[in-house]
Amino acid sequence: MLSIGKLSGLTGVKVPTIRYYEQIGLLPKPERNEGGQRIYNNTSRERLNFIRHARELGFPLEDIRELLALSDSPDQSCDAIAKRQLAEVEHRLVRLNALYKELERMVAQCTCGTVQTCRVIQVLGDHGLCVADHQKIMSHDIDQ
Amino acid sequence: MLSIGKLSGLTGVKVPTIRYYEQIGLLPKPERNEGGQRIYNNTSRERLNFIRHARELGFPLEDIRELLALSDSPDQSCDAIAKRQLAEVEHRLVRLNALYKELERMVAQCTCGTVQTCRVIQVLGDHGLCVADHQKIMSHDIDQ
DNA sequence: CCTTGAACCTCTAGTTACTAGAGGATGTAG
DNA sequence: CTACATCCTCTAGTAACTAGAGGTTCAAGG
Repeated sequence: MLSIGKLSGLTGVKVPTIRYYEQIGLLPKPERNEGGQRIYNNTSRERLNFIRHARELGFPLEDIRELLALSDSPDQSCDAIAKRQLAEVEHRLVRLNALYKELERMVAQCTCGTVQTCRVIQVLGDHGLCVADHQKIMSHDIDQ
Repeated sequence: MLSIGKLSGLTGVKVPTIRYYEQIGLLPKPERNEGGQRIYNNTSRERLNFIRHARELGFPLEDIRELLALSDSPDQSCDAIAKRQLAEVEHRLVRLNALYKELERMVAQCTCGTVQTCRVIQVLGDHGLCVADHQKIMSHDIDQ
């Protein structure tokens, strides 16, 4: 019922991206018409919508693949991923706010056209704003 | 004073990534010792810390390059850059806040722990939860 | 019915921001 | 002075697209 272009328009996912998702097996291979063009239905649309939303929330494709698999056979816990993402987003919000305030201050200060003191680096470089010990996340891999 | 490995350990940025940042000109070329190995100081460390935090906030390297330039020459006329970055950061904050709320709702609805009653897929697939009109963002580019 | 142009097809290559590995030189601890 | 960790350069691989070439199919107007 839906051409790839229509599907793209309805979901906001670009045409080449849809084909890419098919290629990597995130979307099932759709049927084709006489001329070999892809035809989609509402199921594909829902699935693609889900993928788009999840991507916007910062889920990597592998997590999405996992969630889709889970929804296909729902017997496992799956909110752990969402919780992890929630913590991550919260973490980002804190630091983005700090940078925002510093930029705001700079803009307010430099109406004359120059910036006297720029503390952008300090604001983000400051270890006090590190939420957690990054050693735990970015661990132990020195070189190779 | 600092070997690349020490710098890596202190900042949480992997050794090959540090070399990569140098290669693309985000970090200045450091001095070398007799044997040709890189030696760093605390300035490099601050700069690298800044880069790491900004990257974690999702800034592309080109924006970071601009922010670094801003802090390098605070006497230049650069409020235009600061203002543009401010707008960018503001936009990010708005979006991130929206995503945060959506995730929060997801997690709240998903305390059961199993997909049977977990609505992650539905919540994300639901069109009613679109943050904004995606047509405006993901616009008009059908194919090429 | 025929043309024309938009939308489709496959395939390859480019992008960003890394990451991994080969193959070899250097630095340091016992 | 010998191991062996860490360093060096270089090339190639990864994720998640994006762009382009070169060609086919569909649908609207004449």
